[in-house]
Amino acid sequence: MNLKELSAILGLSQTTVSRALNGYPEVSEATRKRVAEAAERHNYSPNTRAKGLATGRAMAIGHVIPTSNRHEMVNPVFGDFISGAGETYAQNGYEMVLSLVEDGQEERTYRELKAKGTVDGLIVHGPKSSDPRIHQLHKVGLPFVVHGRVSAERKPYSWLDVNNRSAFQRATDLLLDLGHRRIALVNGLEHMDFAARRRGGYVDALTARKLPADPDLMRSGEMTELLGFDSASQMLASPNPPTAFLASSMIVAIGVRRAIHDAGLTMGRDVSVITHDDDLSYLRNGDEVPIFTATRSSVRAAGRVVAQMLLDQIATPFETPKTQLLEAQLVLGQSTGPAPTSH
Amino acid sequence: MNLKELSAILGLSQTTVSRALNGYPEVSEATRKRVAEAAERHNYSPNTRAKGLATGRAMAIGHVIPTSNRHEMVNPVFGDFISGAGETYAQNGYEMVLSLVEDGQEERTYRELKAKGTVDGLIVHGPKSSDPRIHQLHKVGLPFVVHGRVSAERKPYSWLDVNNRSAFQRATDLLLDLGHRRIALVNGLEHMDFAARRRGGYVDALTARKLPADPDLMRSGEMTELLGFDSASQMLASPNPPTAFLASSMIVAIGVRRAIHDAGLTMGRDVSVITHDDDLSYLRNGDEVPIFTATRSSVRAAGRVVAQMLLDQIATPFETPKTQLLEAQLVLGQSTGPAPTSH
DNA sequence: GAATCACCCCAAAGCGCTTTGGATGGCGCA
DNA sequence: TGCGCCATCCAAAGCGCTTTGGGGTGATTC
Repeated sequence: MNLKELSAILGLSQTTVSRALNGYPEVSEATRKRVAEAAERHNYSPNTRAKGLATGRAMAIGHVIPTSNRHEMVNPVFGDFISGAGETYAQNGYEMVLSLVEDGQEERTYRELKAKGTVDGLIVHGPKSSDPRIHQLHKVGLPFVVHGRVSAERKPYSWLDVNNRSAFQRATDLLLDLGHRRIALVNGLEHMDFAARRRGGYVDALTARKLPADPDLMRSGEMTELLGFDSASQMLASPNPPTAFLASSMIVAIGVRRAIHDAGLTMGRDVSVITHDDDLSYLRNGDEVPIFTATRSSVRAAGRVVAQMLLDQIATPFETPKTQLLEAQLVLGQSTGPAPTSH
Repeated sequence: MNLKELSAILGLSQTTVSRALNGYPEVSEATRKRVAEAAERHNYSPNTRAKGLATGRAMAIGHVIPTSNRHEMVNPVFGDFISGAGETYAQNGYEMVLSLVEDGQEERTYRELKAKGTVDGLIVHGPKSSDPRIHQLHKVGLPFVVHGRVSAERKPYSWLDVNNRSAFQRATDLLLDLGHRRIALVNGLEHMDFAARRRGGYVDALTARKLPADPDLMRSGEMTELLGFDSASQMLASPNPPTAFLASSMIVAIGVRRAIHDAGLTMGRDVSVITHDDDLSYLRNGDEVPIFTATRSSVRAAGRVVAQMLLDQIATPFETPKTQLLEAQLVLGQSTGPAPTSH
């Protein structure tokens, strides 16, 4: 069923039918209703491509996901993020298109997405502290919003980020308040902007109390269970082991917990753990009382908001870029306690 | 830059340029090369919508993800699956479009995707034992491939599935061979086809040895860490606790492990655990030696193959549906050992 | 009774591409 | 010389929609 057929059935012109369906005022309420009903009955939906061609809008948003030949990406957070974003898109009649792109090929992809008119804008995932993509997108001229930030970027751009620095600073402070002095950080890859900021918050908190940041207590890597396990195992086996860990994600924290158990220690009593918790739907941090004390910020909610920011930007193209900084909650769970008195 | 402009620059007709770029034989190699170079230089890419309009093909595949208002879905497996599928799409010049749809609204979505011409086909995720979607898609007339199977479906359709029954049967057999007699199953929601099949394999293995399937040793629910933890905690606290667990996913197994530790027991010695392992990129089951003994099957690889099956089906529409059953590997890890002799 | 005005509606152009159905010219061959 | 035949290219139609630039009709105003 297409417009031509539908208008033939109704005995109206294509113009009128189109206007009726798109809510233009030049058509009487009576006919509008008649048209709407007929459309429903014959379940007519306007062809997206034809509509797009005519209007110049794709009604689609791109998510370009870099995939190193290493398996890193499509990280666990991604599912929840797009699920949040997807809600927003659905409400606004947008489609979501995903492109997996080999590392370094982003610019070419942006250019093509623009030239082919596949999307009206896109979301930038996983920004690094210094990230060429911002510049590339400005050059190509596609609207975009970054989930996260790029510290090194000077020009204004739209972003939404969690206040990672403050979150990790507060978490570190809590551990310090509990009497811990040897606090380890198991961080994500530190060329990632969020990881660099977290480290910043951690170091700041230590420095504020005139404590040195011991390199032996800092690890960073891809945020896997094994990273948590290996890092914590090694540190716990060292002559001067930490009494507390900061973990960069639930999965890492789970690895840390395993290491603690394997070392014959008890989490929350012998060793404290605080993790960042993205509030993933399939990896809840306990029920009422959290398992892990955590800096919590829902990545799904972030997805919803980032998507809305982008749609707004597309609707009003010449506004100055908007930014939004979310504070993480520091929620107390069962994984933290006072530093054990030395034995 | 569009076709018209490009052909004007080249002093050729749009026809010729189009043909040159699409590899038609009616154009000399010399001009083809000249055209290709000009296209590259002015980085011209044909507008997808216009091309789609003209050819009737969307060059896009849909992934329709049901989202209950409960937060279940966008399960952890999804990221890896689409990352696999995305590889295949990219290689073949297809886009991937995601639609989040409220439970029960699928048929309407299918109809719209078809009418709007958004996609050329789609992947069905998370099939239930009896699932109306197969019928709906047949009715709507969109090519599709199911990741999983629908036991109740009589008509032929394309699918790719892991042999869940055999996998869980073999896993149960292994535990039985190790002397375990009280074996628990922490399963996914059993209206899901894969979960029903796994239960089938588990029960079969017990029955084959004339052992009863004790309802007290079977749980099912959304596959979270908490499900594993709660189920295992309760069972371990019972007067006649299990000595082994089958878990439906790594995340569940991690919860089981936590319960075992909390009960003061040691996994692999006091209590054995076998889990299904989807080989997720961010949740590796150990390095060389797996942490958990597992039935392993890469969901990313599945994504690649499912996508290819769909593209093939779109290319040759009137073939009979193809199906593919993958056997999971049973890999030995550190979480299984002989049943403890009763004390 | 003519002029004016809403109100509804329409024909046709145009979005950027593919594809049909020729045109054109050069070459070999009898 | 004249014919047929490739090889190469082109003009124009058409994909399904929106939107511009008009009408026509009946009611209202003077």
